[in-house]
Amino acid sequence: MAHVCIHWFRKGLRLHDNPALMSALRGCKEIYPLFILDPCIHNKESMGVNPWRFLMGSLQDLDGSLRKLNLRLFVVRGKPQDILPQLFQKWGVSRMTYEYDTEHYSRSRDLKVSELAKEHGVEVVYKISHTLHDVDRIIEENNGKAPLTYGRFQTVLKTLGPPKRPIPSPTVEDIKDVKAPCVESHEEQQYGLPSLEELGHDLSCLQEAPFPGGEEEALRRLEESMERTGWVCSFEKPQTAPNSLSPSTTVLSPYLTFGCLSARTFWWRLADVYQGKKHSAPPVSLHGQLLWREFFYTASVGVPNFDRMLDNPVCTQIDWDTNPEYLSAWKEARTGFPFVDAIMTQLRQEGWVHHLARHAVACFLTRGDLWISWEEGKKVFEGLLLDGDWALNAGNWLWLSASAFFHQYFRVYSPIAFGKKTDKHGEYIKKYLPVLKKFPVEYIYEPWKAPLSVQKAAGCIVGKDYPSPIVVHEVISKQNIQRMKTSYGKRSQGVSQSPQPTKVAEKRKGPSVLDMLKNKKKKK
DNA sequence: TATGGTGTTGTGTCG
DNA sequence: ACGACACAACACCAT
Repeated sequence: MAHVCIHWFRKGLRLHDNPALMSALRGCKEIYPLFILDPCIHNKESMGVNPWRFLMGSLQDLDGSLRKLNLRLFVVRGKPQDILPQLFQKWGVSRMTYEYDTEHYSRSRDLKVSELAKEHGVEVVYKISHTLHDVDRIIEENNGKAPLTYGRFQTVLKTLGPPKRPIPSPTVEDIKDVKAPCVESHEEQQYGLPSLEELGHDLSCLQEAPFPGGEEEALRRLEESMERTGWVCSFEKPQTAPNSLSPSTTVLSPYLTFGCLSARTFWWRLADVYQGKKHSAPPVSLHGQLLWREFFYTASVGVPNFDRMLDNPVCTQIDWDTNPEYLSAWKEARTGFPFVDAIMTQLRQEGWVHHLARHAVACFLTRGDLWISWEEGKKVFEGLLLDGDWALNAGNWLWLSASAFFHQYFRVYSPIAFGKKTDKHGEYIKKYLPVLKKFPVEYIYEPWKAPLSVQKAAGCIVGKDYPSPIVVHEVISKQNIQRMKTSYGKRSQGVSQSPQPTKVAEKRKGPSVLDMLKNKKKKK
């Protein structure tokens, strides 16, 4: 029996390495490639103009690639649990496929939708292809808990072997028996692509996108990076500059977030480049970066309430301040610290900043200077970043605020010194904060220290044309280290008093490969 | 159960 | 230019 099938695109906005799409095409007589604009995700508040534009571009590219196969993308608007049952009926659907998504929201949504599909006699098939591995298996192999250190994570990964090889894109041959429905009245039936204006963003401040969305651009960008074999083999993340004028890293993260690029395609492409050459290794290598992604994905699945402080068993409980003035100043790039403000400006304009730049501003907002909860910072990043991946964003905020994973809270980034290491002359600051363009080099990181005559000559008076610093970093950061110490003190008391997390972790049935290795060692 | 080594990416100072 | 060290001392993991 041939199927009428919906392939539901959510992430995974690509044709290459898309096993769910492939299984949609198998034994299929009619296919509806579908994207749902979900008001819970795609709204003005949680999605800023840049990520929205990236999504638009990705959908456009996807539709273009589908057209080459004589198919079209169907875009509909509404809650999936309302929309899908209607479509099941309207189109006479017998099968639905999608890529597995580990995010909390997605999992509960998919659970609901699967129930509805069952009621409508629709078979649901999903495949894992957003992550390198099945993260539930990683947790299982680690006795039901997510590894909390990278080292431990790597040990567990070794028992799983390399990720699966990516599969190729479907070809005309793969769809020769598949009928493309409703091609003619596509726009009239309101299945057309959304417009940039649809969310009601202000588009006037929009510059040309430095990182346009889409699978084609993702694969082009991948190849562009992989051509530099020497650079790829010697890549060490901590050695790359956060404030270079053009990115010092691949900027493939947005394409991974939306699934325009398959992580497994990237991983195996790197393995090709490494082949037979001396190369850097995790955690600092490019392979290592993909493993960090996997690490946080795993943690986000294994840790309850991963994206908040309360009832999060791995998160240090800290008495963060509520300070709307400080928060706005940080968000709107008016802290008075040029390095911080330049980063926040680039973030707003381009939707991407270097990982270490994120460190600097995240540390500044939380434990370093402003003592504002990492959850606030997380929300701001989510709206602005093209690669605002739920798991990675929450995980890195936990890390930077020394709430989980990272605990050396006395290592505080200086908003003055850190940037100087890789940009002595403050070129980066001058690019993103043109108001400071004429400031002499010796004051570019600390304009408030310049004598008034110098400020006048530079055409920029601190406190008038550019804000005065909102805190005295040298003083506040020392106080905050003490506050961290207090929070950590309470933490170690709390752990011994309160029982383990209420949720009982699912343990694997037999001994894990790790257990067996352990036993083997013991016998020796 | 105790203990010592380690941790992707700090700063500032000294030599 | 670069390494060593103090800062003050954490959590996690292997043994």
